[in-house]
This record gives sequence, C-alpha cells and structure tokens, in this order.
Amino acid sequence: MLSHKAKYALKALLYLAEQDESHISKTIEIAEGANIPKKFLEQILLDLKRGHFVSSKQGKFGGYYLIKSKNDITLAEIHRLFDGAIALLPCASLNFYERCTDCKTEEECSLRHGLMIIRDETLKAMQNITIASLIKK
Amino acid sequence: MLSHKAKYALKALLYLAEQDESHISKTIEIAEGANIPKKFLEQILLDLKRGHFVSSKQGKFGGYYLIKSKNDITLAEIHRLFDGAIALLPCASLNFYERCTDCKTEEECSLRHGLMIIRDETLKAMQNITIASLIKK
DNA sequence: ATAAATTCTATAAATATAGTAGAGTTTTAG
DNA sequence: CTAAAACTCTACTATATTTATAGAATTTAT
Repeated sequence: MLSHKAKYALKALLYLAEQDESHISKTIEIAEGANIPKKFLEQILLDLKRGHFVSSKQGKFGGYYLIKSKNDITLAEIHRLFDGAIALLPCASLNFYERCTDCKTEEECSLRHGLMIIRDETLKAMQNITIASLIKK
Repeated sequence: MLSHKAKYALKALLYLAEQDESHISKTIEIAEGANIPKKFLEQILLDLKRGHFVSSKQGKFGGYYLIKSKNDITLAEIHRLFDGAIALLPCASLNFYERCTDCKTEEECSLRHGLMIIRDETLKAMQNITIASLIKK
C-alpha cells in the first residue's frame, strides 16, 4: 500500500503538472487544490525537492514548480522515495537490499527467488505509470 | 512489503509442504525448522487454519497439516490474509475496497485508474507464485 | 490421571505513520 | 529599510500497527 505521504505527493505532482509551464504554485494553493493538509504538504514538497522532482522559489511570490517532465516522473520513483522498497522483502530489493536475518544462508532463502520475480513485474508496471499518464483528458 | 506474519506464514506452509503427506507437524517443529518464534507462530497457524489452508489435530500427538494443495496456495492469498489489500490504495482494491475520502468524486480520483492497472499486473504475478513453485529442487 | 499438544485472550514493547506547532530564513515591493 | 508573504527546518504529539510474549483453558492419547 501507498502511505498517505506518497499518495499526497502524487496528487501534488499531478496538480503541478496541470498548471501552465511558467506558473509557480504556492503550498496553500496546492493544498486546497488537491485536498491535502497544508503543514503535512510542506514536508512532502521538501522531500520532492530533495528528490529533484520539483524546485522552489523562496520569499514573497515564491512557490513550487516541476523540474522534471511529467512524462518522466513514475509511480515507481515516488513510491520508492516515500515508502522505500518495491519488493515484498528487503532481501529481494534492488534499492533497499538487506540480508534476511532469519535465513541460514541467502541461497537457502526460500522466498527470495519468487519475490524477485514479483518485484520485476511490479516495477515494470510501476515504471509505466507516469504523472502524464494519470492526467485525464 | 510483506509483514513478518505473512513471511512466517509462507515459510511455515513451505515447511509443511515439504513433509510427507501423512505427517502431522507440531508447532515447535515448524518453529525450529523454519526459524520462527514459537508463540508468534501459534497465532499464525490459527490464522492459516481459519483461512482453510491448514487443519490441525489437537491433544497429544496433534499438530498441523496442509489441507490445500501446495499447487493451489498462492502468494496473493497469503498476502491478502495477513496484510490485506494488494492494491496500492483501498479505492483500487478488489477485496478491500474503500472509497477514497479525499477525492471529491470517485470519477475525479486521479490515481484510481492507474493503480488498478498496477493491481491487475501485481495480482497476476502473485497468483503465479505458489508454495509448490517456491520449493527448490 | 497425566502428559502433550492446540486454542484463546490479554497485554506489553517497539516502531511507524500522520499530522501539528512554531521559529527561522528568504524574497519582493513599497 | 521594513513589512508581508512565502518557503525551510526541527521538534513534538498522538495514534495505530506490528511484533511479539504470557498464561490459562481445552483437547486427546495413553
């Protein structure tokens, strides 16, 4: 499941992607437009900034804007940024790998292989869902 | 991600599937064989029993045994039993559907459609991973 | 009757999630 | 230079969930 953070992040990105290219959106504007608690959204936007999806302009008339094409922002990236691994266990993860503590050896881990198959399928599907693809015509 | 419960459940089922048909496994035997905390495993086995994956014999010489073919127990079922929805949000779920509270209308939910695509792909993949398929030769 | 096992309920401890509060910094405009 | 308006940062709180553990009750075989 997606955390609220990840869901809100997607909605915020969707909101930004729907604005004019040059438009800078204030947090309060995004919060109201996408129905997200404003203070919570502040944190999320900072995370998105640190992840190089958006950038910001400070001070009066400041706000947020996309710096990555809506065609290039995928569900996989946002999920990873806010929720971590896409794989079902850390031992099957590409980006958040951790050895399983309750298996004698990695080879003996009975679940790893199957979960890597799931990970590959899920990742492929998630990389096909972009912000652009979510925008309804 | 899978919860520990789901992971332990899979390992326990794998353990049972590897025993002789007629063999009844005690909890302590499964716990030691699959490296699962015994008291925690008790709860998990009861859940698996309620889910009609295993059955049990009480009293002395009692224990647990599979009542569903290892070819018919899928990762999807176990994940759902212990962790709930496979979909990334409740509004995109088949078995754990809930209306999104922060969308004005269901139609307007910008994420739902994309997440249903992911759900279908993930579900299909998870239904292909069975206990039998996880057993190494 | 006793031993060995499952079953059930309650509880504890640790962690993660969701959200809030408030002070600090930056920028613009007058 | 000052005030307003915005982002930035750190800390905190409240709640829920997860991961167990404890112990009594029940069932069954001998």
